Amino acid sequence: MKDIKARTQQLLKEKIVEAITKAIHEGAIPTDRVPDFYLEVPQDSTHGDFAANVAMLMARQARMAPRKIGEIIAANMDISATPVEKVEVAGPGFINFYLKPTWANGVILDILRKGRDFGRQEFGKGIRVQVEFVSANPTGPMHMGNARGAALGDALASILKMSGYDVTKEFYINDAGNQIENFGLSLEARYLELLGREGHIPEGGYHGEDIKEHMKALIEEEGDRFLNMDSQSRRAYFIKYALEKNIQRMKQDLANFGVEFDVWFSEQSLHDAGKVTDVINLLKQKGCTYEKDGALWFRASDYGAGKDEVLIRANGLPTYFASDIAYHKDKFDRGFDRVIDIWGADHHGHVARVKGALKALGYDPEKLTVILMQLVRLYRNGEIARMSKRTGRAVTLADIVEEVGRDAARFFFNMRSADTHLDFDLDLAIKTSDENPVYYVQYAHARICSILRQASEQGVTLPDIGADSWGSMEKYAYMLTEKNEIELIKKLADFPGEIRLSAENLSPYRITNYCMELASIFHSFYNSCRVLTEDRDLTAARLMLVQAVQQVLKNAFGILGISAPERM
RNA sequence: GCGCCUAUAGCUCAGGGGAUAGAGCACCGGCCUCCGGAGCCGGGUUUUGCGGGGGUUCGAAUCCCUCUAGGCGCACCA
Repeated sequence: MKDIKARTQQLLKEKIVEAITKAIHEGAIPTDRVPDFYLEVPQDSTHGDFAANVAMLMARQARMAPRKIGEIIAANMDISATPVEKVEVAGPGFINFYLKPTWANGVILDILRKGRDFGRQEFGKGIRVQVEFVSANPTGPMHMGNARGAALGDALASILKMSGYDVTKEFYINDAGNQIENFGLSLEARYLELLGREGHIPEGGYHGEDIKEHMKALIEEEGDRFLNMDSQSRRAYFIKYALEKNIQRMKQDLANFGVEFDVWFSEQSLHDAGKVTDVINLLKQKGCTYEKDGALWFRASDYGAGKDEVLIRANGLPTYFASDIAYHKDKFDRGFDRVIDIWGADHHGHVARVKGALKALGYDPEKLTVILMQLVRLYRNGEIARMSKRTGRAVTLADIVEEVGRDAARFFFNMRSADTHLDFDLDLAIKTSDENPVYYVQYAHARICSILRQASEQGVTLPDIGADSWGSMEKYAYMLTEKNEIELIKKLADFPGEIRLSAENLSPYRITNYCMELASIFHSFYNSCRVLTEDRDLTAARLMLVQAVQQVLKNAFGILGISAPERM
């Protein structure tokens, strides 16, 4: 069932269409069709609860002044079975609807009844979506970009789940290719050095301490037995050893960040199953490859990309691009109706060619959406910070969780749209004051918990919200008529719509903003309306309201992956 | 040179073709004998705060073209 706001909107739209149809039939408006129009909440509340732009859209075809059309529509409207109190035509021709102030109050009961399911949508039902994110290089720790991706991807997946989609969260492990070769060579070099031999880290290799630590641990466990082994075999062993630990570590760091994946998908497994070779052969068969300079190329420029791309290098090894085609083909072969990838903006050049390859293979590239995230800049003491306070190395995902905490990190990463650079103020994130938005929203929740504790201590009992007592419950909801109460209730009624918009636009930051707005309205309400009063019925009504606020905050926090503290 | 992203208040950013373009922070001034002051209320902060210029539209911060500025790409790396 739709939520109160969407139901009301739909009802009013139907009434408008009825009115227009009637007017056309009577010859009052010289046109023959009703255009697509919207019915929205105006920015300025003095313009009513909903406004329709239909009269302006009809003006041209009907050769009539929009205001006049609006008047005719308004006059023909049957509002008897609606919560409409007053209809006005204003401005350039908007039809403004003023509803009974308590029109949305029923939402309180709706929230209390649905609980954690309030906000859930049906429109994604039966659609399988894969969200692939983080997919960090397993050769080292996860960086800031991975952290943003983790927060964004996880919240997005939650939003899509709330919207009814069947969602799978996937992490693609780049455990094949050149960087793994370099990883192995770097490990080998450190191993040799640690045992007093000469080691040499190749160009493009890994110089980090973690490489050394892996080999130290290995030497402790297995000693120098690899010194006599041939280089290729021992490197294969080192790679397997260190990758396993790195992946385990990533899982742990992500778990500490509150992010769990359904599938960890290995790039190497595609090679092992022959899927990379298969997809290359398929492209060959379709005639969209050619050989040049000893390499095999894909005619990406025929499929919308800027230039052609190499599939197999002159040394006979497939490129990352080739395995990525196989990977994306595999995603669709697994039956996903829609695939969403979250990549760093520095990979944007890759988008057109992967889509081009999918097109060449006969898949619909529109089913793949790539969200490109812009860079994260960390600030500490008002200056750009590159290094971790603790380690002195580049700030990792684990560092940020340690420094500012999971809640602040996840909230901050989801405060901005993906396509804007994100400035992350480390000082602000740990401030326990009103400047810090994450404390502000969590405080609203804690404050409600405190009220509810007080109520319980005072022995105030709430009416039973059981379904059978529905009729008697309603009176409480409609007792709330103060300005702050009405505003708060309307905000609660917005929540399902916010979920829908966030899903449609793939924009978790909307939920973050919603939290701040809801918290703000709640704090205002708190300061102007006492919840626990001598009036038993009013107390009950307000207790239900704050419980509803608590529930919606909880649901929103759940999406963002932040905790809902009962005390702070 | 080509491609992607960005340009809105002092700062960081919202804004689904609509009415007088908003929020947070900063700054200034107020508010607890009362459910948590980690809160609330008020003030836009010297004429028009949507980078400049064209265009489409009844209507443009929003769509199109173009210019400028910044970020990021343009490997037989991933």
